[in-house]
Amino acid sequence: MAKVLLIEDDASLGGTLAERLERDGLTVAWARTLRDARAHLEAGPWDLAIVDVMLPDGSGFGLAREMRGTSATPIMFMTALNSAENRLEGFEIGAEEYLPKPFHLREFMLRVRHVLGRQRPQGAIHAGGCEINLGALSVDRPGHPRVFLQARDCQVLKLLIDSAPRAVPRSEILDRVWGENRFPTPRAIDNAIVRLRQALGDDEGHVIRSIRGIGYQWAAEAR
Amino acid sequence: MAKVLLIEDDASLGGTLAERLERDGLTVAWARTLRDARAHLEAGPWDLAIVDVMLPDGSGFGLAREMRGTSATPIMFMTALNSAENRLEGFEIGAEEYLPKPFHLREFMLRVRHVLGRQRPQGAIHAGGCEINLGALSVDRPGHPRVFLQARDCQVLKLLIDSAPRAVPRSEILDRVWGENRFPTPRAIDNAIVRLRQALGDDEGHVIRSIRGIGYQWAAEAR
DNA sequence: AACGCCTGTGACACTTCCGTGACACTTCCC
DNA sequence: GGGAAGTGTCACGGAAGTGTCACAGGCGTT
Repeated sequence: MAKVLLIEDDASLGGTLAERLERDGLTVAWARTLRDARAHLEAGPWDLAIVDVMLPDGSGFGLAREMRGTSATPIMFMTALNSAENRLEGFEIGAEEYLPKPFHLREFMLRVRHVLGRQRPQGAIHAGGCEINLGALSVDRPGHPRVFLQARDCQVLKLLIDSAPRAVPRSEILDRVWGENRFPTPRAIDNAIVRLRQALGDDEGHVIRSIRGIGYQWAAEAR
Repeated sequence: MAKVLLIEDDASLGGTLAERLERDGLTVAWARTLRDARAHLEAGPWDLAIVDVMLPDGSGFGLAREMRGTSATPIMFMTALNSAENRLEGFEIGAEEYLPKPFHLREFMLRVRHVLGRQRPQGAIHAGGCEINLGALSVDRPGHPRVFLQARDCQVLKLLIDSAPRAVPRSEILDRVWGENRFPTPRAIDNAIVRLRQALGDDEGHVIRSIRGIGYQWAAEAR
């Protein structure tokens, strides 16, 4: 049973959407303000956050940025702001979907289903004796205390896992995690990899494989 | 690498997009009409079709409906038609993405990679009892442990496979793998071939055939 | 204002690739 | 059959790419 957090200030629209989601068997919480939303986010892991961008006490974009620091919950924006710039901003933050208002209820549900449907089996990824929980940014390993990943590192990890078994070039990692207008040192990537390997207990590069001259590869399943 | 079919009648936009896609290492075919697109669709399997909706000889929606009958290729629409009704129609047909014009190139690429990234089966090549995965730079052979190719060798292999059944002259290999401004010893190529043959278990040069005085040829399918 | 945490930088050690050169071998042509 | 040109094979070593660490800047929090 998937859990959805709906963040929408308009009473009429919010009610309609919540009802429709529930009718499809989803568990829905409905927040009307950023404040409210933050409280819900603290409370539990969510399978999807549906975020209206213009809220009475601030912007949904800001909220989404905060979320990216603490979890990998998929985000779907829903807004009347539909310029190329607005959309790009949304996707840069890491949104899964960007739904322009107005929309038909049917399109709404299709997209929700779409996001939920392509999620990896919520729960955890198992690799080399680790249990990785991307939603909570945590890694559990028998005999070790729980480790929390950092936001940036987690984005790298997610990219590698999503791309597996393909090797991901360093340039693509830079582009997709850092953005194309930033030019950090090559060490920035290495550092993220080091931290990930530490967290995963991957001393020998068997889980995250280095490919000299190319980039990195998620190689856990191959073992 | 992934194969993308771009269907767009505008010469300027189409050129820009095709170029950008290729820069990311994708194989691109560009069709300007429905007619043209159908021909390409018949020709081969595609990992993604990017479809402009308004084309000189008809609607992209119609084409997409035809495609849905015959293949599961993901479709991404790209159009100035951005009403709720239009979008709904697009998703009802089964589109993966619906990108409104105008858009930023960066948004375009983010969405393309989004779709490609979540596709599981990366086509592997089977040759002489081997399974070659160019994306993962790996070769599997029954009865043997998995072998990993090196970056440069893999480029050579890719070139040979892409060019098959044509024989590729040594000079062309040099140009396209090493670059025009580098002049390594002829041995550099031989070495790459040796390593490849070892990886493929091709002791007798039946998979990668030497053509004296010319170059090399991917001859696996001919067997 | 001081503190803490995340994240990128720079320096350095280290590993690995892969190009070189020497030599044996094959193929082609006279 | 003999020579020459082209190719197969191998060990070696320079250099490019990567691992690792300490530290500093930035940002939000206390």
